[in-house]
Amino acid sequence: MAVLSQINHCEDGEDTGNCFKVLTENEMNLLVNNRTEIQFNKGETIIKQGTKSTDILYLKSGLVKVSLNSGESNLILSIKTKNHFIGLENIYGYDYHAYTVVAIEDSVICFIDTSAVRQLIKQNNNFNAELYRILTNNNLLTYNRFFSLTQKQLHGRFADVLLCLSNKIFNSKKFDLPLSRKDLAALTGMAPESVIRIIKDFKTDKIIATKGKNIEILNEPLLRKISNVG
Amino acid sequence: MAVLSQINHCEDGEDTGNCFKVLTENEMNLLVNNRTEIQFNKGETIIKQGTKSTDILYLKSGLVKVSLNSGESNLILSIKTKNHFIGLENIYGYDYHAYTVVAIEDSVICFIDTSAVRQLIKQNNNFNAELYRILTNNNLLTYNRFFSLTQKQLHGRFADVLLCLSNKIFNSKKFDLPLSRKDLAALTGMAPESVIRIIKDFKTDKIIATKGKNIEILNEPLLRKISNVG
DNA sequence: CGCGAGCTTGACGTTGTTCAACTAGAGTGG
DNA sequence: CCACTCTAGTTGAACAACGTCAAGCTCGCG
Repeated sequence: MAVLSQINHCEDGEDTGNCFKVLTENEMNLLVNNRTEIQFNKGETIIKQGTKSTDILYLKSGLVKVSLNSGESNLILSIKTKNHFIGLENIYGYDYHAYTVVAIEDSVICFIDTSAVRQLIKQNNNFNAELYRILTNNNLLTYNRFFSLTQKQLHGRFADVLLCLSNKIFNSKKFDLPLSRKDLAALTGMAPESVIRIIKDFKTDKIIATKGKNIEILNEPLLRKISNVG
Repeated sequence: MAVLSQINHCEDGEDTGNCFKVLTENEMNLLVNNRTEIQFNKGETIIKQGTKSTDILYLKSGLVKVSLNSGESNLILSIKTKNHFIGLENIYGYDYHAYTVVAIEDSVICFIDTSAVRQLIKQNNNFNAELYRILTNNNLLTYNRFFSLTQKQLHGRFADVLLCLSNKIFNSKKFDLPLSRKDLAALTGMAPESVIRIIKDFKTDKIIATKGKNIEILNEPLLRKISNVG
């Protein structure tokens, strides 16, 4: 699995930083004047799959999960941290929300009018380029997760998610997990009971330690190895 | 699984048509002068995962498979028909090929210089918008396949692929399959033996008929039902 | 103190993979 | 024109991985 690790499994924390830096003051105002800022509490649904879309979302603070739902099935496509866009798929073309977005921590979301974003794309090519960068980077991450969930066994998949949470979402070996076992299951494409068993395996092998909602990665090299062998 | 079927599992045959219509003659020439057209035979590798990228590819004719490889694992991300771009992820940002592309039929590929595409993005916003449309549509298709391969059982997955091949790639209920059992396995995330068994099941249930490389879909409604229940 | 949701555990069943043997067909050289 | 080989396809049996089910547990909260 070595080659794929060139691409990170998760997003970098601040990868939208540049896209606002390239805006002039006027352009920044255009954004600010065409956005609504809304506070969501943990557990609240921000976007419901299938609803009509007129806005691009920007996560100012907090943490959300992006998921596909159908019947009993539930797949978490990604976890988005602050300073990331959601719904970039709707800039041109498809104008329905393809996925559901739910806050997993208290979050502040900017709803930006799509036409304002289009205007900036039109008039500022650096901004445009940054959006491409974000969008295509997101593509590559999706491919990588796609590969993980379809080609690796449970332990490999769970190792991937742990590494992602540690290195990309929380930037620490020790963090409080805001996800339920069911969420972890939806994130790794397995049954919640399997999540529990794998956590137990990792604990008996001293790869991780847990205390309540807190998780600490003790043996990252081994975790990487498990990720690589699948 | 009903909601997801709003999005097609595969690409429409001609979804890049508009993006060239919006170009002026000068702009079209810019593309033409900055492209190299190369013929590939069936089985030849067009792009190797991990190599450096300086071009955007456009499939003028033929059929290719786009896949991720790592160790023994092999996942086909998509099948691309003529008039589709490949490697749009490389427009800005990441400049390595994230995936391998192999011709599954004799194909003609245009290698377009990335800087030429960037130039057109800069100067023609309609072209830019069309590229967004293609890129984000491709995203949604990937999500859909992601869901299929992670949430559905073998029969559901295979039904998805058959429907895609019939409705989007070949536009016919009857077509010659240019894919080996191994390819079909890589496309559906299962073992080649499982592919064989499912084809057999579908044949005994009169859902499909096969003769050599030829496949005919006899009972599409049932196939859709199998796709929906997973 | 008791209730309920989420978590945990073990036993069990199913799904899908692996392995090994076999077959069919396509290309090759005598 | 016929062995010969090589690869792709096929089959069945054994096995492993994973999900399902049911029961019990924990902990926060009213």
